[in-house]
Amino acid sequence: MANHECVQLVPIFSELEADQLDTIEKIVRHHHYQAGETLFSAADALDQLMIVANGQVKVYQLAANGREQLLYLLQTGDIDGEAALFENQQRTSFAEALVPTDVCSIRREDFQALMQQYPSISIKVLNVFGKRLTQLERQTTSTATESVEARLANYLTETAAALKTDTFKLPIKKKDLATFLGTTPETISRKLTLFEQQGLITQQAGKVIKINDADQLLLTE
Amino acid sequence: MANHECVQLVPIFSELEADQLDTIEKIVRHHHYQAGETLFSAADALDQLMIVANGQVKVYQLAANGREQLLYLLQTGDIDGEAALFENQQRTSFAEALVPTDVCSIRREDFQALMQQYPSISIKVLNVFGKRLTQLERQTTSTATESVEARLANYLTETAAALKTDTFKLPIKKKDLATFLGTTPETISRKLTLFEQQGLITQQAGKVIKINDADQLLLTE
DNA sequence: TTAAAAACTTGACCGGCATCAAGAAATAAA
DNA sequence: TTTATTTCTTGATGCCGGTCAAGTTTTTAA
Repeated sequence: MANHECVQLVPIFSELEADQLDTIEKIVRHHHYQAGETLFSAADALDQLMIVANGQVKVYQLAANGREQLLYLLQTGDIDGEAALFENQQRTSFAEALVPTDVCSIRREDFQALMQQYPSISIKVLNVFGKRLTQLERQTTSTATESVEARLANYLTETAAALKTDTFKLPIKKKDLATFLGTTPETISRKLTLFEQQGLITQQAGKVIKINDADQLLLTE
Repeated sequence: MANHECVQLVPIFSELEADQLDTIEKIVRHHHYQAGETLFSAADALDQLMIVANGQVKVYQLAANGREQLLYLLQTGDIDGEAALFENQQRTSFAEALVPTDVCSIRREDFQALMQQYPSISIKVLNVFGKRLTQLERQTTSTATESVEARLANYLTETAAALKTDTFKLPIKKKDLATFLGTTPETISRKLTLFEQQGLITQQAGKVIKINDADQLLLTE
């Protein structure tokens, strides 16, 4: 089955040899989730490293008032669960498959043994942490200091830049995008309409968006 | 000089022997900053691990619109700069001493050599990352989904809990606290007055606050 | 101790955006 | 396909909290 090769999808194992990857494959567990299914909840013990072998997973938190905050959108090859692997913590987030998803997991002790054996893994994990920290710092600053309009404009230009195209389909539904940007679906609709009226974007059928003027979009305050 | 012992203040070196600490001391550089002085700016190259030997440092970002976001308040023994030590990135944050501060720094290549030599350091750094990620995830969720009132109430109860006392002095000025909580000094003043009118806290001279009803405070929406 | 500067408080105003509601569109199921 | 369900859009309304301003208190400097 294809997802048995999930280990080689993951950048943190990229410097290992084929036979070493085989060793890891043997300690990996495979799971399949349907769209909408919960992978883990905030109360769960945190003793697994999770690898998305195929699919899409949203990781989110719930605030005290019950509102949802989308933190990460995991794609094939992304990992999660490392954050607190090194402390005796509980999870603080929820994870839910957005589409049918294959996941591999490695138990905490197995992963720690791997890090002992292959020091390059630690370095890679530190890289992942660093990137994620940098991203979260930006997100915090952005939600706390910029308008919804500016955050949405940023999201659109960044997504276009990442995909290297000016026409793309929004990868998630507006409700999820809203919780990611710290706003509501209604406001996203309104702002997209506004951008279109300003000629900055064009909305096409099926959540497809074409960016007409990325420079001007970025000037949104 | 006392700050020559900064290395032993730092948890990431806590499992090393005395003679190993001596080795590290030799590669460490010492700096002193006055209150208000800038330690580094966002444009600076990121090639130093920074250790606060004595004092207090605020780490913040500037949004596109010029507004400030306080990310971390570093105390004696805290480190910073590791986030992107493992990628060839530039800094994205600014750091400024809030009081007269002694800082030790270790160059990137020296630190990486240390991690090679003493694997326990990598594990410790992973710990620091994990804690910081968890904290930032909470901060993002909080600023994006909860009211200013709730965020301030949380901050007060958490600070009290951390200091294990119900009467404490706000460690930073309101302007900085405002950028930390994603609000303004005026709103903080108003909300503190509100809490006092509700009997939840008592404000005393010199930014000293006494928490009268932490349970009720946490119920603030 | 006194003077100057910085930080804080309170008031008035108002705009951005959340909320509620109802209809339209798109997606999924039958 | 047709139907049912979910998602999206648009309008009306209200409030949280930001901004500007002026006075007060605290802190710093002389």
